[in-house]
Parts: sequence; structure tokens; C-alpha cells
Amino acid sequence: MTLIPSPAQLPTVRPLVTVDLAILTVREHRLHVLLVRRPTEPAEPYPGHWALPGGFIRVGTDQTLLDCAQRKLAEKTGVESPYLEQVAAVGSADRDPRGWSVTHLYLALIPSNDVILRAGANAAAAEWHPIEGDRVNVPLAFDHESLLALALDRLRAKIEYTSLPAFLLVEPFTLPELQHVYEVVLDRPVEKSAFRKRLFAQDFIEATGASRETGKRPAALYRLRYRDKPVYFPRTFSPRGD
Amino acid sequence: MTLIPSPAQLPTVRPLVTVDLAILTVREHRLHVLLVRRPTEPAEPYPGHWALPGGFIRVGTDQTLLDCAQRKLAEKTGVESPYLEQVAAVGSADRDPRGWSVTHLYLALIPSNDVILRAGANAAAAEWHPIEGDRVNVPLAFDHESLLALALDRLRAKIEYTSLPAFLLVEPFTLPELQHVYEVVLDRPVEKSAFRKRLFAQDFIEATGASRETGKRPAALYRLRYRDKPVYFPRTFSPRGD
DNA sequence: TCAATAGTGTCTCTTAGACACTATCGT
DNA sequence: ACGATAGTGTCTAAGAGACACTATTGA
Repeated sequence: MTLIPSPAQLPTVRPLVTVDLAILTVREHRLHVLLVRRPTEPAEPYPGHWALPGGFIRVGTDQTLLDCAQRKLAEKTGVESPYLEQVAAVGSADRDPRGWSVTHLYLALIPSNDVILRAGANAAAAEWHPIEGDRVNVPLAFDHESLLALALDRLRAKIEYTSLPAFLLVEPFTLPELQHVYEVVLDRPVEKSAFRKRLFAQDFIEATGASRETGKRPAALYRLRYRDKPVYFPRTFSPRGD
Repeated sequence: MTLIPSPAQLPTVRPLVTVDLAILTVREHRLHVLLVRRPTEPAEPYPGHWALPGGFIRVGTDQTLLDCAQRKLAEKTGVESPYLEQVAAVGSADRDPRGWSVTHLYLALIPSNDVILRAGANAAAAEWHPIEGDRVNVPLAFDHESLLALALDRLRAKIEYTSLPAFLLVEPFTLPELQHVYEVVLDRPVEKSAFRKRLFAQDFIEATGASRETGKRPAALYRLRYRDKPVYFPRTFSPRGD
């Protein structure tokens, strides 16, 4: 790949390029998203608004889009290697008042126990906000409400047929804990027996041998057999097979 | 949305932003992708190589990323409203020798009958190339081989559980024709009876009343009930339910 | 009447949902 | 022994694959 400088016909006016993160976790039986406050200088767009964490690609620092997302996630949460997936790119002339911009939305799933929230250089505060349906209880900057909705759609769609919720728990976890996470995200009860048969059929978890003592009958602890990728189930969880 | 100019802290060095298209069709019992030849000036990267059609976002012309993709598709093929879906964004420091660049890959499905190929301003020739497995029979410019593989993965994955192949046919079409398209893309035979039961269960096609005369028994003609979105099937086509 | 393709009926197998049942803990 | 939670077994229903069967055309 030879580097041939050809300044001719490269566009001189280029869009702004950003990465935004929908960092989701389950705390207190609810799905939460991590939000940061935008700086309050009036020269900034949406001063003081809540927003998804994110920022511009640093051409000198970031080697790839994914690197950039990973860097921002680590800056905000200290979490190094979570589940991280690109959801979509959204670009238009008017989504940012500062000019034509494209953002690259990533979905991150992390166990809430792991997190140490850090107020980044560019964000006064970072806080977990509970999800209500498709939204959060505060208005968001830019088009971040629709970006959040995109990320939630993706999560809910994939949860119907993948093992994604396992990435919302610290290992090892029990099957009742995992089932509970499915129920929180899907916002509907899941049948215990069918749930377990499904999991075992995919053979993606293995018993550690230990069990969690809770005062009642202890539950067996499991860990993931493959830590990087989710497992795909042959059918969805939909009740009555619809 | 007030427009507040704030030149401070906007990045001065910005990535190149492009859109690339994997335009697929079925011709002569094979899946084909539309490729264009890159200009031959030696100052250009990959002069004379085959590439996916695409180009830079025009900040002054394109309102959104999707608009840009639609414009490029119409320029190359004359097709106005095909099935068009964003597959992924790929960005890194080294995928384009001219600098840090992000491309936005779109998958387009069109009926080959509809197409009038047009050599664009920036492309000496546009040609259909047959797909062999994950690849095409010529080397491609940039990282377009992996982009093509991404688009094919997406198509093949979705075809297992959606009605996407219907967008590769001109309406009205017969069920044997539709089945044949599934078989071409999946590269495996599909069982006739199960195939038809599946389609009818989703209730997304309707008989026109007419039928196609072929010399043997005529086949009933169908049209799509909903032209914009594919239908999702409850299970995949995988043989032996795996 | 025959070849060829379109279209249907029937059987089986797999798997999810429902739900009742058993198992194991602390008190 | 009992309450509570963990975990299993069994029945049923839905849908897919397999495949044989019927239907409709031209020659």
C-alpha cells in the first residue's frame, strides 16, 4: 500500500466525525444507561444537557473507530474489555449545529459492579439513568434520544435470540440471576424450564462446581465458555412461539 | 436548535468520509456485484483497480448519509428506490493511503432487469461480476474485499429468516422464481413444500390472479403486500432445524 | 398420453411453552 | 416440619423437513 500524496480532488470541507456510546447495565432490577453532562460554556451546543458519552475521532491517537470507542469507554468507566458492538452510523447536515456530522453509535454492555464512574475531562459528571421504555427521564442533547432508542432496539432484538445478557453479569453467575436479567431487559417473565433447556442446548456455559449461598437452596454458579462472542439460539423467546 | 458558532475545540484535522455500495443482483443463476473501475491517473490510489462504487460525502449536496448512498446508486444504475440497508461503518488510519478515513457501507438489492449501467464521471466502466463464495474474481481496491465480504455475510444471514430475496425480483414474480433466488443466494436446495408454507404463513405476498406462461403448467404470479420492508420468519431455513 | 413443472397433503421430528413435580437449603 | 428458592420431567402444540401425491399445461 504505497502512500501517494494526491491533494487534488480530496474534499476540502469534511464532515465532523464522532463516536457515541450507549453504555448499558442492569442495576436495582432496572436497565440503566450512562449519561454525561455537557460543558456549560454557552459557546458549546446544548450546554449543561445530558448526553451519551462520546466525542471526536482523534486522527493522531485513534487507530480505528473501534479503538476510539474503547478509549472513550475506558475513560468513562474504567472498564477495559466489555461487550462492544457497532449499532449504526448516523450522519446529516443538521444533527449538530456546528456542521455536517457523522456519529458512530456503539452499544456497550457491562456488569454494574465493575464500574468506577469517572468524570472525564470534557464531562462534568457521569451518572446512571434508568431506562423507561425507549427513553430516559431527562432530555438529551443532539439526536441522542433517537440514538439511545436505536441502541435499545438493537439490544432488545438480539436478546430474543442471543446470550447477550450474560455480558451484563459478573462471572460466575447463577441461572436465576441470568434469567432475571433477561426478564428485566425484555420486561416480561420468562419460563424457567424452557429457559434452562435453551441455555444447556447451546452448551455455552459451564458449571464452576461452586454455588451461591443465599439462605435458601444454593444456586449453582456458571461461567461462560467463550467470553468474546454471544451465542445465537435457533428460535426466539417469544411466548407462544409468535 | 440554535446555531452557535464555536470554532474553538473543533478538530482541525478531520477524517475523510465516504459511502461505498455493495449493489447485488441475481443474473444467470448467480449472485453478482456491481463494480466500477478506478481512474487510471497514477496520482490516484489503486489506479485502474476494480472497486465498489462509492465516494466522498458532499457536504453541500447530501442532506444525510442515506441520501448520499441513494444518489450514488441512482448515478450508477438508474434505479431509484431499491432495498437499501446500512451494513457497517469501517474507519481506520490506514485503509486509505490519502489519510484517516471512514467509509459507510450500504447493501443494495436490485432486480437485474431494471438496471441500465452508467459509467459515472469518476468511473471508466461499471460491470457486473459474479460472486464466488465470499469473493469476486478480480482483486479490489482499498479494503473493498472485506467490505464485500461484510455485505455478503449480512445478506446471507438475513436471507435465512427474512423475505429479502423478494427484492431481487421484478414484481410480479412466481413462487418457483422466488425459491430459485433463495437457492442461488444460499447455494443450497430449498424444500418446496416447507418453503411455500413459510411464505403463506407470513401473509406478505398476494396473488395477482394472473399467471406466467412457460410452456408447462403456468405458475401463479404474486406481488408484495408491503414494498418497503422485508418480513421476518419465526425460524430459519436451516435444514434439519439446526 | 406423456413429460415437465406447479402445487398439496401427510407424516415425523424437534423444540418451546406450560406446569406440576422433586430437591436442598435455613430456621 | 415448613417456607422458599433451585432445578427436573412430562405433556402438548407449532412448525419445518421429507416425500409422495395430485393438477395443469404443451406437444
